[in-house]
Amino acid sequence: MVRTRIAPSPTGEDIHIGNLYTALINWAWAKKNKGKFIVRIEDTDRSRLVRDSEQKILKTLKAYGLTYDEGPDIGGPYKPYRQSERLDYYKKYAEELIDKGVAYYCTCTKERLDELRTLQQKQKQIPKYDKFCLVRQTDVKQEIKKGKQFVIRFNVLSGKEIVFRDVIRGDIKILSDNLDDQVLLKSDGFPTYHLAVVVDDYLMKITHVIRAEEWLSSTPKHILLYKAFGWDMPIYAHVPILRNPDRSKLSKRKNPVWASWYLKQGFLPEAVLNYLALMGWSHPKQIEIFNLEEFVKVFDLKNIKSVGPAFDQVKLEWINGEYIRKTPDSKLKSLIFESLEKKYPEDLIEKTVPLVRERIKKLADYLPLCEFFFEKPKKYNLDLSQKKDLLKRIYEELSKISSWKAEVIGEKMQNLAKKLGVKNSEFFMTLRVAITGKKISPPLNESMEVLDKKECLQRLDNLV
RNA sequence: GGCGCGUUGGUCUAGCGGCUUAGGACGGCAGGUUCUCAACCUGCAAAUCACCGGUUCGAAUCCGGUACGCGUCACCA
Repeated sequence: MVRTRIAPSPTGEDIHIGNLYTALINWAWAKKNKGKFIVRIEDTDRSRLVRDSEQKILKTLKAYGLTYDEGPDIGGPYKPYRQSERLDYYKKYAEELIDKGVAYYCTCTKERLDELRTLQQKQKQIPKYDKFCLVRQTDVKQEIKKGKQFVIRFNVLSGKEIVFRDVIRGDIKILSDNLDDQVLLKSDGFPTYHLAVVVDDYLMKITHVIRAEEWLSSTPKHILLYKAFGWDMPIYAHVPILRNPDRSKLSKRKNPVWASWYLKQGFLPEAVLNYLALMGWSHPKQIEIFNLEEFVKVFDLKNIKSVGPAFDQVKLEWINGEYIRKTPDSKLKSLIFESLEKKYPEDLIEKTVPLVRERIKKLADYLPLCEFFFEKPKKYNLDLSQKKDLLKRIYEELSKISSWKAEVIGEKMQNLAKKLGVKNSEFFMTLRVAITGKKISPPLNESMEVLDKKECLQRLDNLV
């Protein structure tokens, strides 16, 4: 039974788009293998905790359709799924390591650690804990008894070669000399990430640890922990980190990073996921647009490339446009209605949908294009003061129309333009601006039909 | 700086030693269609496959080195 998991930290306003990417891969892999996808909240850093963050992360995940089988809000066989509620486990396992002699207590102060680090850096050495407390454990225990703050550290033996296999990157080797005596249990009784992931992944029977590349360098620490406990290791897969256009790690400064931002902009969940799936992976048939079901069918973890791809919003928009064009009218109408917070009449929106579906790439593009349907233009992007005669003739011609249909309007207008000897482009541009206020709009005749005769005549009348 | 990972057009990628004068997609440019903008159609430009050496009859593809990029070196995850 394949069991995958994502382990977000509730330290931001929402789930990061990079984490959504990791979530998608985990979700897809679980689905493909008819396994389980789990969400575990890693809230062990009390100082960086952000209120409501967990709730938003879960909500956004669901909004994207990445539903999970076990999680903090729905429970599951290995609950609780919030690390802050699993403190007893970490304490127990940390002590087990002490008993086994592979971990030790440490009472060094932050000040001493800082001093040590600056000194080492000055001497161009690798900043590492100097095992000061390791050799004086009896004293340390005394200090602790007297109430001194302490942490539990992992005793990393030097000179050992650690090898592990990553599904995406192959075999990776590293010398234990490069590893620090990692703190496992902090002085506030909370575990560090390194202890908590290993313990929880083991306890929750996670089979595949699929996470971002930034964790690759600390994987050897985890391997050492698995060995110390005598546990079987999970299969590792480190997916690439999404990049900014300048190739740095995707960041707030250079890109919108919160997954819900894309939803607010009117990117459709499936479109975003489709785009994300294309990061570091491609469909065997080179198809670019495919749904989740298709993705799960043909996806394979080992086909993910290890290069960090740049997140390209332009291509995302193209994919989104493709999805919008495929969305049925009534559905698209509802989406627009919702995205506008129901402030505009639904029936009017419905009539405009066929006119705009090929002109918007995301729902947020709708209003700038269509506002004129709901209210009269406040300004005109073209000087119409010299066009009053023309507008007057148009007004007269339009008022004669009894069957207010785009086709009829179009025919009458064409004829009028011809009769007056005005070039089509000029004629329609004048009329367009008069009606919509803008030089860019949905097809004019159809728009006028939607607007209805009375409204159109009124708008013209105001200008002459 | 140490360690780790990576490097095919601007971007996402195909490629698994001969099928490749390196293919597709986004974007760009030009044209067509047209009442504007899109959509759609046609065409074009754009990669000496980071560089240098090696293996081989033959390398984008295998090996080594260099450069560059990214990640990581916390009582953060």
